[in-house]
Amino acid sequence: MAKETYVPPTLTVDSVIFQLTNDKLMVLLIKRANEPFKNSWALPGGYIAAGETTTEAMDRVLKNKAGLNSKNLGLIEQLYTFDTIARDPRGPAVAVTYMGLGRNLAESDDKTQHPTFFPVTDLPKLAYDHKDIIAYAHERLKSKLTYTNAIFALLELKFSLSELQTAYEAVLDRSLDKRNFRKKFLSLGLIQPTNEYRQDGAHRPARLYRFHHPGLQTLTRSFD
Amino acid sequence: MAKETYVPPTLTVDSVIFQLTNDKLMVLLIKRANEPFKNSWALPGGYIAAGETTTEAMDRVLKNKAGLNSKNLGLIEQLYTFDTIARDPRGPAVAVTYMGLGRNLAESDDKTQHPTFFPVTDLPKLAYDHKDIIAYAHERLKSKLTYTNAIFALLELKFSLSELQTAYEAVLDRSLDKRNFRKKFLSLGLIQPTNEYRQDGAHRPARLYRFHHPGLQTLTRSFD
DNA sequence: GCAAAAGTGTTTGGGATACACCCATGC
DNA sequence: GCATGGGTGTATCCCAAACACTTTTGC
Repeated sequence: MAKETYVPPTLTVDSVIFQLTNDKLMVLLIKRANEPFKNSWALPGGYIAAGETTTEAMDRVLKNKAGLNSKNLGLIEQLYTFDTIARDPRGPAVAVTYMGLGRNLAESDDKTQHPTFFPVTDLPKLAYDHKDIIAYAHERLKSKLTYTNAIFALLELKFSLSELQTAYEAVLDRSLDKRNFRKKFLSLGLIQPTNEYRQDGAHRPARLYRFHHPGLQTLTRSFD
Repeated sequence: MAKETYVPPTLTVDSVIFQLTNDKLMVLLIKRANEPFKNSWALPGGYIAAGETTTEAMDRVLKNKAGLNSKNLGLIEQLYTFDTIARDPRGPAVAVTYMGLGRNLAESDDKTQHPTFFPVTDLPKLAYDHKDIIAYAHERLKSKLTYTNAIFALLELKFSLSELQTAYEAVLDRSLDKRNFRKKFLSLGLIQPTNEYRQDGAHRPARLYRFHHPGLQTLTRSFD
């Protein structure tokens, strides 16, 4: 195929940004300002331009559409590339999707896009097949928690064991046994106790822990 | 961004096709007929055109460059989408990669592309970053064998337990204990004995087994 | 003293691992 | 009868799962 006559398909990037708020897993959505699906909620996404990498496009789109700096994400992972014949009413396209995990991410006050975090268990009606993409991302995240320490990206640098467990429970959407959880997680040797405690109401203060090493690690024994 | 002025990046598809030959894991390569990397070995790949899905492009490229019909693959799985700034000397590009598994796939006698299966443990010098892509695919396949029945795509419909074990050993690149392997695999309840035996030399004939259900299944307990 | 979350051990069952010999066949 | 791969069982260890009470604090 000669370079001169080659026309590539439309290429887009969509991001599934998760964070925890009030012990619930939330996902970032924006309100579409333009057709198609004008005024529907959707994942932040946009075109990838020539000369741009997919991650550069993701950064740009997150900044422009949601006021979010990707430097504030603790972990970014590519999810899947969807063939989107009939997905975008404007015609066939290919969509590269990424998942981002963060903590204390702000909803910018963009009056056009209205970036807003919604609980994954209670989503509004979504544009395109974004509901499926979020479900796919959620499954990937659940799986990731069982064989890596990815949970760190959803937590503060220092955290109590109860916070850790609650984070797991929020993502996995089921309750875990406190004693077994602590025994198992501590035996993985990923976290260390600090000498700090957090006082947090009319009850015993919680010891704070931190991960030995920043960044993603694979677990020696798969969790759960 | 206005539709009229939008120019997407170059989009390509590359395929990592695996099969077993003589108890070794082999990968399909072609000899590049054109620059860049003319005369280097490379994964079969090519451009994705507007109006074409990534899987359609994969099918077309496999057919044209390696004479391979994707219907002969037992399993096809998307691997990853690579940002390829500086990967293709002709400029930035995005490459969608797929892994395909098959059995008794022929090397067509194309005198230009010379499609040939090489042992993954003994690859020639490769164009682009295709060596890394093959390594990535191999890791994904190893992992996939531990939590799915993906091995079926590398085997005949009926197979002996020794063939099954040898296939696992070829992909995982390590030896397994025969008694434990059989006990474990049979306990998964995925395969059933047939009444057929295969005579295959000066020794006891091997009973043949088959999977209960065609297609990919997730294991109830992860293997290995 | 009471409410509320933090913290802590033991028992049991199932599966992973390690390991060696007999069986059926061709020549 | 011997070489070749097919086929089989047991003992041990570790880990997952189940399960309830004491501690520390604020009010």
